[in-house]
Amino acid sequence: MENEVKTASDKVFVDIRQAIVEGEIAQGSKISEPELSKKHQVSRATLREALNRLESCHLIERKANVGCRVISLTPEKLDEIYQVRSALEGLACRLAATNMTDDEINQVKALLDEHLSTQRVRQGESYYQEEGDLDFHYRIIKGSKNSHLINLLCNELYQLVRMYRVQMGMNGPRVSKAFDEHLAIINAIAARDGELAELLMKRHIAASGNNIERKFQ
Amino acid sequence: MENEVKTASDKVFVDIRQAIVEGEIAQGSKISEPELSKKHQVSRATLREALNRLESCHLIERKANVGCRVISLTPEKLDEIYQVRSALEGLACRLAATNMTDDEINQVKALLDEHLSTQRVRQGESYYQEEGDLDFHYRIIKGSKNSHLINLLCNELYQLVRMYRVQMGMNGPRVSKAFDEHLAIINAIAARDGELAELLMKRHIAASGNNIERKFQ
DNA sequence: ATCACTAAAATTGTCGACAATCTGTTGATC
DNA sequence: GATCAACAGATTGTCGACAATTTTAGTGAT
Repeated sequence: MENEVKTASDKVFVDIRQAIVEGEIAQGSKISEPELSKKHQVSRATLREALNRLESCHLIERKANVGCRVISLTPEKLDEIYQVRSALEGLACRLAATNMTDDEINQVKALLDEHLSTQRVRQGESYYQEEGDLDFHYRIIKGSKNSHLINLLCNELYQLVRMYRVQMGMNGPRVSKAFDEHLAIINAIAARDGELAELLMKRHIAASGNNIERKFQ
Repeated sequence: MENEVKTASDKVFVDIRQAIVEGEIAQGSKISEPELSKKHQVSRATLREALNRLESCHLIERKANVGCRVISLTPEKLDEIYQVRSALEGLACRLAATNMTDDEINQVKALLDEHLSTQRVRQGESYYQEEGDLDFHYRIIKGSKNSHLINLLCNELYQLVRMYRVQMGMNGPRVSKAFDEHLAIINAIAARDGELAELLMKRHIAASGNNIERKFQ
């Protein structure tokens, strides 16, 4: 349990990040430094430190002498992000097929087994699937053993992807389908077939992206 | 000519970034906030603003309550970065084959013609090749029309790649070979063959990475 | 000589205030 | 009535000082 929240700006960063991802702070809305610093009981300097990190996560945009805005969710941006995510997680998957230990692979398989039983109980519960899905992707990404890639995906892109999934509302019949895709991916990795694993992951992410895009009508 | 240096921290950011990339501030060295803020004639708050952006570029690393260090250049990290770069620029290249206009493609061709004539004059001059190479890659990346990808490559990864190239010393016989590879890539794009363009770009970047890796002995 | 503990120095994190810039409104001119 | 200029208000950028933490130096005991 690595709780990396050591400083005050860390806590504010995590809090605001969640507020943005969950939609508590509306997409596209302006961010007032005086207001937020008062709300979170910190000085503007501390708040600005947190805002800088939010910008690194691509959750807010900044203009000099003007201020910050929460990003707006659009189908076009979703497409752009998922193109990038597909390329990067595809790479991660291919690397994982080489670099994951047998132990790590078995742990992911066990994780999927657990998801299967949990899923049966909570069929429509999208939150569990959300967490489970992310846990799966996390492990594959970590399995690539490429720390630069891990940082890029887990720290800089992850929350942005999550924002689309949360605010566009992930649920419905894709849950069980996604599970099967996860299974196929970890099997390819277990077979040390990096090329196939990469292909399956790219397809899996493309399907997920299309699923979200449909929510825009 | 978009000079995005509007604020004081912008200028400090650009200055320090160059100092790090060029090796004026040694890799792995500790960064003293009081020292640097005095050197650049700004307050620590302004300096810290710049340091935050340097961290976003992956040029420095930060530990809470300890401070910043310039990153260290290692063969392992080089490998990691080039794996990521290959995937992303490969994607950019594939997208460019679809999204670049005929005009833009012709401009890149003209750029390569210009490089050819300049290169004949200054055969061993690595700096020109350096700039020319980057200009080429820039244009392909922009040609992808994927703003998220563009930002990732041009703003967050670019200076880090440059740091390796500059400090490990790029030169030698790869210059003319790289030119031929550029030509093949733009031709594939002109033929609207995204698949081939992606393959060629990935191969081109892998070759470039191996070339740098050789410098580590 | 080595280690543990303490104290002091230095560095980072945080704060409140001031300066520079932008935004929106009012009013004058055409 | 429209355009533009000046003004007022608010917001962001920057500064110097204080608080919290880490690092270093020093002291003493084993």
